[in-house]
Amino acid sequence: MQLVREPDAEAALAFLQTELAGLALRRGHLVQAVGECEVQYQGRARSMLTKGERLLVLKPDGTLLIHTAKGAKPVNWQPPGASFAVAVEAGRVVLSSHRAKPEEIVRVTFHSVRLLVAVPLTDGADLAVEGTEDDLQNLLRQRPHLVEPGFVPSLRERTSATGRYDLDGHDAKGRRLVVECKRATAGVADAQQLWRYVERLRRTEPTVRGVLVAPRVAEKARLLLAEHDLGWRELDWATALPQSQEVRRSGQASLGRFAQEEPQVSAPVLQPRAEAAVVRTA
Amino acid sequence: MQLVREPDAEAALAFLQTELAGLALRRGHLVQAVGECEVQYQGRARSMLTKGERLLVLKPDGTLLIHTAKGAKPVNWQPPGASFAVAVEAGRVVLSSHRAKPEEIVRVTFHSVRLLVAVPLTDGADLAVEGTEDDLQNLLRQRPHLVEPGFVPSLRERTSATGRYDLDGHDAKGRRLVVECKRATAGVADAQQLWRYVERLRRTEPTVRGVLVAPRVAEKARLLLAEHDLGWRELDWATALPQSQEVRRSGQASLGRFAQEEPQVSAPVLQPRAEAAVVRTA
DNA sequence: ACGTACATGTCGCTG
DNA sequence: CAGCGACGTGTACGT
Repeated sequence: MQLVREPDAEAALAFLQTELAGLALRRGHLVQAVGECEVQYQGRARSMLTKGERLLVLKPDGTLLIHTAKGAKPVNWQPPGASFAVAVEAGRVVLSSHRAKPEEIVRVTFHSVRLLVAVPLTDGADLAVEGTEDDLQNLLRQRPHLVEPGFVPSLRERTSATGRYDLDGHDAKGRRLVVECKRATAGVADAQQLWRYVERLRRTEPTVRGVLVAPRVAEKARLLLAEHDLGWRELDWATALPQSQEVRRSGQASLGRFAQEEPQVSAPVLQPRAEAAVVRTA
Repeated sequence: MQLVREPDAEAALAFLQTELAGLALRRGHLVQAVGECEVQYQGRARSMLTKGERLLVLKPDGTLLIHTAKGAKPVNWQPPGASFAVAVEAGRVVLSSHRAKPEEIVRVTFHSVRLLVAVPLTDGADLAVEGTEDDLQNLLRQRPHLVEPGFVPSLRERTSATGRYDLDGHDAKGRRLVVECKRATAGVADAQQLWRYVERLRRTEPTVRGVLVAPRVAEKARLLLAEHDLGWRELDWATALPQSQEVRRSGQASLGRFAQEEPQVSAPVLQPRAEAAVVRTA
């Protein structure tokens, strides 16, 4: 781990040159810089950020992040795959990041550097998120009655030539039934996505039905669905998440995936701290 | 600026407690921690990240970011507005972050801490991005022939009761013309967005036309547009960006906004560095 | 607070 | 490589 406080331009240049080279070669150091800087960006769009104190993060994969004191999104950034260059121009350290496709450049000019850090960052394991749309899909495959009584989902994969819908099958009367599901509140755009699929299918098979399944369906979305003779179903599946996880594993196993490779971790229920210990920010 | 290397659990606790309190009160310190940790998340979804070396960033506004060595997106995070709490449990420093709405908790358990940093971060200025969809809209307002010859945009604001479209007006033959524009390649969803607006309007005014304007329109999007009697126009407006900026300022001025408050900065053209100086990462 | 649309979205997958 | 869809999307804006 390397640490430099308040380096001058030359020292900062030397540090960054060394670290960026090492970053490219050994691939495993995360480099940070805190200091007063301007940022220019040009690529898919264009921006200019005037002087201010910010945090820069450089990752071994070429990611560049520039964070201010506010917000989850970096004020400027470069996605993975970019290359770095560092130089001193007119007495100031300039770090530039270049991405080839699409052609994008981020240029950071430091007026002063407060801190430079380089630490090896070993990545633990991949993150498995539970509660995705995929989980909802598998839940509905296992418990089709949650869509509607008598629904029988087809076994074939969701991948289809034309459009691919989340789930399809047949209802109690043998009519084709297409299901679109959303992990959160469904809006107009989601309703229209279902409409698009169904509309196409109805040309050759006019009796095709469509149902939108989500924890909540917005009013406008309902209107659109009603207008086009589509249905919806509000399903609070969050309560069934632990069960859905069971479903997910067995569901994936039945799809021929490697269930034994699934990390069998399950996050315990988290509770907010007692008031006394909490530090409020907002 | 505060720096602590390799603190034990007690020292880390003391540091974080002090800094988080200061963070809440004075609002201006960015706190970082690098170390081996596990992360649990529960809220809109749920996840569990096993032990590994990561970078944590805490912002004065309650933002929490947890970054691994790869990718632009944090592996776990908390958006602005969350509150923090720190404690030692079973000899390990535990940092938890709580968000009220939606109810979300991130819990970070440190097995070891390599580095703690706290720096004041003064935010410079807001970022103005050039090349947004808004810029394209204003360009088209100024040069309506880019949509099609004879197009006369209406003056009224884009805000409409039912759906709000980017631009509307009348064509050379006096027919209502609705324009949807996209800053980048337009896909099926974008075509469908236009369709949604036009379809509603056509109920009362069957002659309404619709045009999708974008630098590129995907093949499937074109098909959908054609099927519903909608048009499209591919327009490489990136080349006209500097002009569009002129347009933007005057356009906004004419809309009654405060043009003098617009930062008149304009990003110079950036060029990639010479090969020799570049450090490749990919 | 909720819904809607944009984003330098990012990311993963499929053709 | 392009397109398409999901995301714990985040973020701003309008109702």
